[in-house]
Amino acid sequence: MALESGVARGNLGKHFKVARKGHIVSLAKPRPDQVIIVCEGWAFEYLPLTKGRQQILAFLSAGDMLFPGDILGQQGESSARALTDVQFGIFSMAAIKDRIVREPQLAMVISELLGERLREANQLLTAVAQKSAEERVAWFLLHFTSRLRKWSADESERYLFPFLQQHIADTVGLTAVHVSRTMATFRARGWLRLDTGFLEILNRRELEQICQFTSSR
Amino acid sequence: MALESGVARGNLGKHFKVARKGHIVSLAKPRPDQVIIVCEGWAFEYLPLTKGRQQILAFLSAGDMLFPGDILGQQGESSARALTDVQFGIFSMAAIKDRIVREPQLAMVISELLGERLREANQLLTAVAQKSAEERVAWFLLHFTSRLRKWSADESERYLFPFLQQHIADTVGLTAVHVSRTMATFRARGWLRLDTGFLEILNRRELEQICQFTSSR
DNA sequence: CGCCTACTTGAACCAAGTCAACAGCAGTGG
DNA sequence: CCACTGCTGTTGACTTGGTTCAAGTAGGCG
Repeated sequence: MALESGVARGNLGKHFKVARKGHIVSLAKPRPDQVIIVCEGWAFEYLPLTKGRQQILAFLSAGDMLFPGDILGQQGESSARALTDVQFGIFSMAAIKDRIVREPQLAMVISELLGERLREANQLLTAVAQKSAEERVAWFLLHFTSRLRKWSADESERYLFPFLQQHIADTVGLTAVHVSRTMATFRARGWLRLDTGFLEILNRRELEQICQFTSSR
Repeated sequence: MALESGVARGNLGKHFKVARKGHIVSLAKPRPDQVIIVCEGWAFEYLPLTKGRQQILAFLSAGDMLFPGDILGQQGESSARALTDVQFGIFSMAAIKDRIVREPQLAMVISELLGERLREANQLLTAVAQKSAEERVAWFLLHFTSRLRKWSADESERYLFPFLQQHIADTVGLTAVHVSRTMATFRARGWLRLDTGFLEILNRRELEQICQFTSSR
């Protein structure tokens, strides 16, 4: 978003593309000299592992940049996939580098963005390394929904929920089976409801209580 | 290092300090408007948790910047502690921002540094979320030693080892007891030796085999 | 209708945690 | 010099949270 407004003024070789639900947005390698930004829909960035497994690193929605760690640096090992149908914009990395020289503010914006992602990665790491299954799943749900709340106008606790339980599992380091069990107990306690692609948080307080660490905003 | 040389030319309000082994280098908050770079010794960055627990996020040695995620952005929740006696340099953040405007290259250097850290955080996350205890401990040892190898001239497999098993545990999300057990089996298999602060890798091949994922460089 | 994929639930199993006792060692002070 | 203390690591016995395997249900879509 900040980046969007920061670069919209100049010609940065921008154009648009669409990725259908479930399809790959960008493979780890070879990766073209581009910067990709999600305009609409959900995608996720992941590290492919052996035997079809994957570690999900981040979920991206409108305004988020893919592979921020790779911009201006070495290329990583991560790929990205469309969670819903996704529209995204593509900028030329060379053009951005060019632009930075003339307009250093842009570089600072990018650095802030990277810092934000680093902090989020560390939060997730902490949850996975130190917390129980219930805490991790609760963390996932809260993290995801609080992100949406930042943008939405109303205070409703009903969210479009585009994730499979397998996605949650691949993010927080559990099996899909155990995620299912865990969410079942949350439902049984009356903390949330889940119907046809919508998640409703019925007791945010309790969920927050469960995963209280470092007063996470 | 890259940053070091990049900023050494101008006056960035630099001065030096020392932190004694085990002492805190910088608390999460309030954190002064500074950029800290390790010049000598080892420190680690961590997220303090409840009940005296902590998640270690990264180990820093000569040339590494503390809290890269916070520079030019929001302040995070992480603190830092000296693992050995540590000498570090302090720059004024305001001076660096100032400098960036005149010399955008500096911002790119910082972004690369941030990208590097983000990629490392993701590697650690993947290890913790997806790997067994043996794999995680092996990953830790290899990750740590390969870092040293990059800088040292000789090919020796003997390293000064400043970590407690508790540090390893706090990094990879295990208990110290289990780290002890795991390293005991590595020793029993003749893969490594450990005497008075020195670690010797006797069979790097086997250790690498154990934690082969994403061809991690 | 029938197939496929996502989710649910049960039972058995196992990797890692917990609790506890003990050894080795460094530092400290009498 | 030795006794005392505290910290780090080791090892054993037991417990447990989460995985694995497997069978069954429910929706979505050709």
